[in-house]
Amino acid sequence: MVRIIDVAKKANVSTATVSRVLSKPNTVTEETTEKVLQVIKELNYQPNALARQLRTLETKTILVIVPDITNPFFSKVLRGIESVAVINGYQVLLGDTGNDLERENGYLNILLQKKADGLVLLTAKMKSKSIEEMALKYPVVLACEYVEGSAIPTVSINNISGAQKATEYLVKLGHKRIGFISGPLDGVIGQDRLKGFYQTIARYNLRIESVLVQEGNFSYESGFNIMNQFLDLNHPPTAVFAANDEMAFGAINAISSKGLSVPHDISVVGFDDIKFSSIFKPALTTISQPAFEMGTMAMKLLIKLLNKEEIERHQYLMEDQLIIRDSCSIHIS
Amino acid sequence: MVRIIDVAKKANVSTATVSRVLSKPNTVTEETTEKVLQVIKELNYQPNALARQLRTLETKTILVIVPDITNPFFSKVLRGIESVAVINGYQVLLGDTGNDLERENGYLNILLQKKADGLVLLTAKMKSKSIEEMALKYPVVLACEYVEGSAIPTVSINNISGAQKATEYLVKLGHKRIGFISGPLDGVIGQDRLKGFYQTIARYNLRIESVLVQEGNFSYESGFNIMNQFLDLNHPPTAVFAANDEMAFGAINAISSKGLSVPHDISVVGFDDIKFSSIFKPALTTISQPAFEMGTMAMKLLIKLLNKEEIERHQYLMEDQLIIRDSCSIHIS
DNA sequence: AATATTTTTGTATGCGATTACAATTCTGTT
DNA sequence: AACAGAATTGTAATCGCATACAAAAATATT
Repeated sequence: MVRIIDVAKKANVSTATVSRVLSKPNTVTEETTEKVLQVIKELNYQPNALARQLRTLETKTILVIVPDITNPFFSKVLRGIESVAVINGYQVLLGDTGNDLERENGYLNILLQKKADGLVLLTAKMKSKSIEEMALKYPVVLACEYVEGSAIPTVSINNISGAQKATEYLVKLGHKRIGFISGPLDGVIGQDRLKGFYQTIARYNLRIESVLVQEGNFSYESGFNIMNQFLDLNHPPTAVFAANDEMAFGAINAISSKGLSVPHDISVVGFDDIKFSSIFKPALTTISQPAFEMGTMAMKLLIKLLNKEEIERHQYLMEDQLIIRDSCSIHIS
Repeated sequence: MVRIIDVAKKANVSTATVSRVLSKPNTVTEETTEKVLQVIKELNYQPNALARQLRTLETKTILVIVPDITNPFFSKVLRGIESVAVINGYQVLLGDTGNDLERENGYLNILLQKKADGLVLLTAKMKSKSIEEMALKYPVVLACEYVEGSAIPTVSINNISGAQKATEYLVKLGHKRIGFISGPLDGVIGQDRLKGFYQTIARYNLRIESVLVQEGNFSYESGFNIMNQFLDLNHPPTAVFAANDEMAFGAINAISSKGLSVPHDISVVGFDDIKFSSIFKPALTTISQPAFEMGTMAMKLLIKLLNKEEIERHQYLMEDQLIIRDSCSIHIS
């Protein structure tokens, strides 16, 4: 391994000047700069990042904790994060928790051990207290999820109003019996989308029986199964709002496997607008989240935090949008 | 920050002992071990990974270079990698190249700078010479892609025989005019699948006009567009083999947007068997790759390499499988 | 030409851990 | 009780770089 001292010797300068050539070039004469660069090239010198990190106490890497990298929504957010990370010279360490709380906590050690300078959390299953603690010591930003009452910088959409939009759309199409397939209710996202649904139902003075609101887990299968339960009811819903797209696909396939058609017999709307939503037949009407932009925004915030810059607001709400496609139709009672 | 010397002082031992309690517990008396652990707990001591890494010259992190994390196939492979990485105490640094050669090369610096101990490459766009060079200096394993004539450990499927299987299936269904939507032909995967297609065509003495073989880029859009070209032909194909599932979706949607039906009018088969293939309507007949297992296998190999264990074979071929679903039907000429 | 000032370079320390090697304590044997 | 050998602990060097401070060289000022 070639070290800085090897370069220094061969170039007949001190290690300090070599170091300066690399990090503060304008403090060294052009002449010596050239000489040093020449030697660096000859010896194929690569500074050892570990040594630098130990000295400077920064790693130029950030940790991203994701619930499931396989989920297209999260992978898109991650891509957004990564894209601005590299531009700013940061690398991303990936922590996929598989929705497992323990692994989520385990990854926090990476920060404590100084292997990363900051953290982007795409999930927040862990105790809000321990998140707050981390945020006190290290730059942390939340994306997608948020922590109730916390001052940690957060970028997300307003899931409540998003769900309202979707529900309202169904109501205005004339639907009165609307089923809701929720996400896991131990997370704020699942809770908020449910909240938005209920609020809209209340606002239009509809009454929804409790059997029409069921908790899924954001998987295709849970959407499929819950929709089958709905279909077995004496009075199945005429429309269904699924709290994410994958469950919506499950619902639609459940409906068509019973010989019914979407949107003719039953309308379905999803949430997220993953790429497959426009590919699926019928193309899915859904609430679109700017996943990539949420990632870039989150990373930009984190960089400000890392640079000890001031952050103006704490909550960054991104724009969501109802994307009307082919999975809903008017209901005439 | 609490350092090892802080706990050493408070526990009235030397830093060496503290270090030993942490890494070689059986060389320290139970008594002092307890005392030290007690202090560690009290002070909430976390060893600084950077310092350790500098000393031991290993980082316990590996780099994974992916062409596109957003692609469900790759994200599943990545998940496989990560799952065995964490079990073995490794963390994964993510390099998403966005199919960009430069970024791919850029990520290699991470290894040279000693920020990672090894590398898993899910893409191999870069010059095979520079890959070989890396593999000489560091543990490297290739997954999915491979480098012609290289001795670098590789896990993949046999893309040629996979493509043969798919093509043969169509031939046996009676199809004689089969279109092929290839992947990018600057990569071995694209080339091999094309090869498998041609070989099968030759074996069954079919003649395929060159217009029926078009190069796509693995995206939905390219599948859609190429299929539209096929449909504009005087004699469109009666079956189409797309070199991955996303292009197959594109092809199917192009077909149905012209009022034709899959599989009734035209049969389509894909490649990969991503999750949506079974959700899509019609459910896609495709070649299934064991993505997760390819990831775990690759990481297991890398760990052997990292431990300087001997690796028996260099090429690990995983089993692919034709999954027959609803997108193909018999053709009677 | 002598001095003050600025620019450039060098010396030497420390970042926080691991680990040879040395020193000490403990154990068992006679 | 004296000693050898094993088990335990301590001392201090080291990993490769950055940087505070000191020294030297170059430039400006009188």
